[in-house]
Amino acid sequence: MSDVAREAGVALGTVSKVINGQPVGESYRLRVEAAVKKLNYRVNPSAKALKSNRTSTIAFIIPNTIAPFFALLTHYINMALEKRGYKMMLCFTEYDRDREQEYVSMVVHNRVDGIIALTYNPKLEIPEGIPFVTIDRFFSVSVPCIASDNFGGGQLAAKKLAELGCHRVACLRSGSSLTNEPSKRKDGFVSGCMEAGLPFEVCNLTDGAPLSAFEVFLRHNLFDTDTPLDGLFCGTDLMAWDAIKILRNLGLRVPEDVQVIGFDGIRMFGDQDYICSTIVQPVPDLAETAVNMVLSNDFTGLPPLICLPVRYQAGGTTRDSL
Amino acid sequence: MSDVAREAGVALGTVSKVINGQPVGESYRLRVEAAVKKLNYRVNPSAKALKSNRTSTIAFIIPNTIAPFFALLTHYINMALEKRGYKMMLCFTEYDRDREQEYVSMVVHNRVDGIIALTYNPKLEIPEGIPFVTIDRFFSVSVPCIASDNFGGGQLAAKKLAELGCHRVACLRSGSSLTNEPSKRKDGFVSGCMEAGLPFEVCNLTDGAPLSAFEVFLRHNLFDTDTPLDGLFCGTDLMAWDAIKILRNLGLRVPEDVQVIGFDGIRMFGDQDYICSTIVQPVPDLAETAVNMVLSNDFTGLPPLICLPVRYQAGGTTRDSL
DNA sequence: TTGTATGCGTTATCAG
DNA sequence: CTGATAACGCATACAA
Repeated sequence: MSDVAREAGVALGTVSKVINGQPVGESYRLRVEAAVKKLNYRVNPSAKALKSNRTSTIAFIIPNTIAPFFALLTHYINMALEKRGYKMMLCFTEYDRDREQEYVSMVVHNRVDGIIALTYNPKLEIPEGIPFVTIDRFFSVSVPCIASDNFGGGQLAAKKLAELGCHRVACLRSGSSLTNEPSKRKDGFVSGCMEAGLPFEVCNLTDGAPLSAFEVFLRHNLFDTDTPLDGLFCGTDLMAWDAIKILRNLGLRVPEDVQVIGFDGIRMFGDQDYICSTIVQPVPDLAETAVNMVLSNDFTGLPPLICLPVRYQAGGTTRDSL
Repeated sequence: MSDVAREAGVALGTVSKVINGQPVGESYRLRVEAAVKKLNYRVNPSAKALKSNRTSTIAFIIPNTIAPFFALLTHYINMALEKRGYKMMLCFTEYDRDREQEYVSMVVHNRVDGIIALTYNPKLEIPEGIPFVTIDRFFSVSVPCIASDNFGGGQLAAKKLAELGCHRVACLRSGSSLTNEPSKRKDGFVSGCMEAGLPFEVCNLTDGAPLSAFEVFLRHNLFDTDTPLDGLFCGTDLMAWDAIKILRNLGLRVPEDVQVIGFDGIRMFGDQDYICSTIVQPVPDLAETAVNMVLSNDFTGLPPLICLPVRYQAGGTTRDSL
């Protein structure tokens, strides 16, 4: 930096001001900019961070990057951060509640400028004094949460199944032990069914329950009843995938006998065919919003919960129409 | 840090030594460690980086994290780095050659301690004086490349198809314009077919060619010939997926009429069923090896190319046996 | 072996 | 609006 100052024939402080966009005499600015270019000078991020106490880094805490939804989210969050001149510090928790907590205090010590987290520990201690936004988990009004419109998505799924001619449907979900935002998918579905006058069942699996419990439920509601199920709404695309496998094993055709709608909007190879008919989460918007919020100048003025609109996407596991 | 020194009743330098594991009087060490714990002290990474000129950060340059293979790689590289106390700086190129080049110089200016890159620009300028390892792309003997045993994988696929009773097979691939490591998959396949005495065809698509070119090739070799193809080896699982769709559209059954083997080892939802029978890349090993190499103390002593063993995985698009 | 003093590259303060 | 200077937290050469 002093080289630049010497080259430009100005003082060190002037160079600093030019670099940080502070007002400075036009002629000085031009000379400094020329010198910067000539010497190919770049600020040293470590020195800047040391002095300013801002690292231009946001921590992103997430179980992994293997699950397609997480992979998508990671991608768009990194893009959104990069666009704004920020770096991302990736923290994989592997769904381990202790690791989630450790990472939170670790990144605080690492002086990150903010934290975006998608976690599973309901008792997570949220640090004060650092922008912290969550995805899909509501902690308190002082911790902004950004999520898809899970309730609306559930409603939409019910409405679609009704439109597509279903007479009796069911909602399959798991992870009921945690009351997080995605739990609302079921609530929305129930609401939607009632609105549409569509008879429905709900099958709730607690965490870690075997898949075979689904099969028992399905078998019962498909064969031991007068009005067998002809529509299924699953809490995630993964669950829909499992359900479809079970249905086919039971000799039923999808979507001819039973129509299935999932949730998330996962695609083959990340960007090819949708895996099933589904409610698509607006991942790019989710990411953009989370980044905007964590970088907000007025962090305390932020709304506690933001829900982003979802959309229905046909994916071969529902009929084309009627 | 000076607080710690005061608390422990030692000098600043002593604290620094304890923290960095340098030899120090036992009693001093204990007192410092106690003080560190008591005050919950952590070193300031920026200050350390500024002074030592090492950021404990490795740049990982990759097109995106949406494609499952990249998502896996990102996951395991981050895990391997974290295990060693390093952070990862994620750089998404979106397959853009200019962005690849920009990122390289950007991260150099950012003082990262090393670079791991999976790129598509054959003329990429590799900076000197910073550990740089590539994945799947060989540039020169001074730039270590780590890859799967692509040739061996191709051979293995040929051998499997022969074992499984195929009489005439084909290799489908694209991206022939770039001679990178994955190109060897075809070479290995050809070699394997010759070894096994298995008649074969090769269908090479240049970048950006439409999928319909595959269909033309398949149609010709399935219907306009006395000995129709009954086995396919595709350069990637994605291509295998496309080929399978084409085959089914043509009224053929997989694997009864035509058996298909892909390459990569992609699974549904990242960790569920394999999408097709495939040659699985050892992604965790790839990541571990790349990290070991980029962090190697003796970077110049490294081998120019390391190939890691692959394995065959049945995935429903080949027969069970015979 | 331990303690002290200096400087890493920036930013910010304050007097010109 | 400019330019000199101190301080950020740490590592290290050097003196004790």
